[in-house]
Amino acid sequence: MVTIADVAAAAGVSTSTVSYVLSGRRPISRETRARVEASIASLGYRPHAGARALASRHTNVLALVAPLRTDVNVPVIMEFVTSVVTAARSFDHDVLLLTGDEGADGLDRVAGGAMVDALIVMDVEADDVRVPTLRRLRQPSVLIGLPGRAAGISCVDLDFAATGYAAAAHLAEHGHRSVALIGPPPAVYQRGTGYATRFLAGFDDAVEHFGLASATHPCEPTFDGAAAVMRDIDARLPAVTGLVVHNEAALAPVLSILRAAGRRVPQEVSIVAVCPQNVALGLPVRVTSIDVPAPQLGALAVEMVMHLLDGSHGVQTRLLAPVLTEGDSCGPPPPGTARPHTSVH
Amino acid sequence: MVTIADVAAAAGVSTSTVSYVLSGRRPISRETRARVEASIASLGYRPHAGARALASRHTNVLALVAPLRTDVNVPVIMEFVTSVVTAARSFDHDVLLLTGDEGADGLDRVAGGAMVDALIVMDVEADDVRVPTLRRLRQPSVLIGLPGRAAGISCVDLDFAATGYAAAAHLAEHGHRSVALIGPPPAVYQRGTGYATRFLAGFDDAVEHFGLASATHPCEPTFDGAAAVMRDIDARLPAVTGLVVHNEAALAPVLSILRAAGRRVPQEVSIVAVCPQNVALGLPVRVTSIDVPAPQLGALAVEMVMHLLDGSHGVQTRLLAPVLTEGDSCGPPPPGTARPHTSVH
DNA sequence: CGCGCCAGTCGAAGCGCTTCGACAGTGAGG
DNA sequence: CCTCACTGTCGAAGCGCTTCGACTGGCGCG
Repeated sequence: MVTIADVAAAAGVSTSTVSYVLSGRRPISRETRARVEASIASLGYRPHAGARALASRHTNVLALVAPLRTDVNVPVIMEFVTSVVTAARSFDHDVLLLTGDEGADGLDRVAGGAMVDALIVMDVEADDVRVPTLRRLRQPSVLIGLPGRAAGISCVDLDFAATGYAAAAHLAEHGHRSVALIGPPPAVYQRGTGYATRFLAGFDDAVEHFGLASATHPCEPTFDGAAAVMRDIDARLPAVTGLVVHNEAALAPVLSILRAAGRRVPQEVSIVAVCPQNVALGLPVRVTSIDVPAPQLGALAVEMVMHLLDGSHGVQTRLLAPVLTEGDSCGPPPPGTARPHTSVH
Repeated sequence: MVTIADVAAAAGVSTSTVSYVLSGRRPISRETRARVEASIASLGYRPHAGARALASRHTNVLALVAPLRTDVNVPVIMEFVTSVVTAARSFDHDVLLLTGDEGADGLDRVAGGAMVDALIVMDVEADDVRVPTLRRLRQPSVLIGLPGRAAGISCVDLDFAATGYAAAAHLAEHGHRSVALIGPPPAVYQRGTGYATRFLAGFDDAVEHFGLASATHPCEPTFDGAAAVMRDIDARLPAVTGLVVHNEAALAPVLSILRAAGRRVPQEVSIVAVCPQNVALGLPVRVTSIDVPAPQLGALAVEMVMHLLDGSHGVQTRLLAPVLTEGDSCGPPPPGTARPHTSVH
């Protein structure tokens, strides 16, 4: 292995000089720098990460805890992971990937062992057991998601309450009076995953504000699950003309079920989806959707963690405002079902 | 930070004794071991990973290079990643995640810097530029996939040639005489990704062996792409009664296109898919499919890399035999189109 | 002319761990 | 009884790097 001593010898300087060339922490003359850099290149020198971590007390590695369950939407997770890794690299950091089911012990392990400088944790539950652990670690962390008690930890997420509100409001503004929410799988609610309940709360706010009739249905991420939910909705809210789909996996099945039943979108049923843009684009209908900006969120999490590391910012929570992209899946309700909502209240 | 010296002092032994308790590399008496373990627990000691890596010359970290393009099927990748991380943990290793677009430099960086003990590389192309780099690294590596020149590097993959053969053969054995292959996106072929061409070769072998008429169509992973391919197939091979779908993203669209056209599965069209079981289960039809056993492949890659590390095995290539699971999407072709294949040749 | 400063470099002291060689004590084998 | 092997422990030498303090010249300034 080529060490810093080899480089120093080849360049005719001391090891500390090589180190300062590398880190830029002290002035080095033009010629010396050039000679050192030439030796580095010709020897193919790479600093030993462990030695560096030992001496400098930081690793340039971030831990990313990603959920690996199947009831969360896998492509969305992958987008988060990708954006975090990419953003981390742009800050000269690498990413150590942990699965969610390592739990709090996993965090203790990698943080306690000084394997990482900071942590980013996805799929945070309302009362997440990992939060107290994170709070006690020497390393800073950023959550993607919003736990119940977030005090002392930075968080970043889409503003799901505003998103739920916006989705229902969009239908209301088109004149719909009966709307249904097709939500994430029951397990997501049971786990107390914050985004689902926050979305629901926002949705309910809008329903109340606009005086709508509504129904709410968790939905398994399978074709059969979507079919069952559609039957439920028709049973409980037969007059439904607007659907809010907050479940990526259910979106395609819902569309094909509607088509199979001869219910045209948007003439008979309008749809607002909450999903990443690329999911919306993969569908047979250009769906009006509110983006889940996974890439931005991932990059933002990394930025925040970097600021925490360099001390330029303290702990903060950032919720991104929803952005609705109009497609072809929303229109006025069919005649006879709609009353202009200005006539209500 | 609690160091090994603190533990040693608390237990009244030397640091080397603590180290030997931890590593088990030398016999330690029952009582000493107990005292040391008690000190470790009460102080909450965690060995410093960097220091350990420096002294022991290994990190207990694996690099995993995953593709982050969108033309490969994202859920499948996620399955690989998950299984690799889980398997690595079962061997007391962590996983450093790199994106495919770090290229050969990324490998050099993490390996040269001694951040990892070994590498697992996914999404290998036929003439992958990273292979020469991997060959020259100090650390062993395992490829998931099969490059053109694999000599000197371990590989693990599904036997895609046998898979292509089996898919076409299954249709032939049901009496189909005209079959079409709906393959991965054109970009996958252009990139020279081995699995696509190996699958195709196996498919063609079966076509020839059974004397079938066939058509082959790369397919974009979108609804529109699938629709275009279906039109193409009907134009070029109007008598088609059997479809082999080697493209997870196209599967659902193909099914709904057939349904929309009133072509029943399997009465008028039979389908054999190549996809992970969980994708097959998410569809409205129980599709006859050949599993892409991502979890097994990932775990196997980790096992192989561990054997490479402990020297118990050398370089080897392992191709998993395809396993076909019967569903409800294959039957005999409609009367009039089929002739018993024994009458041919 | 003498002082202080700054740019530029070096030497050495760790960072926390593993591992080698040494050594004391014990029991078995000749 | 002496040797030998083995068990159990210790001390010290690194592993490769960063960083602190110190040193050397040269320069500007009073």
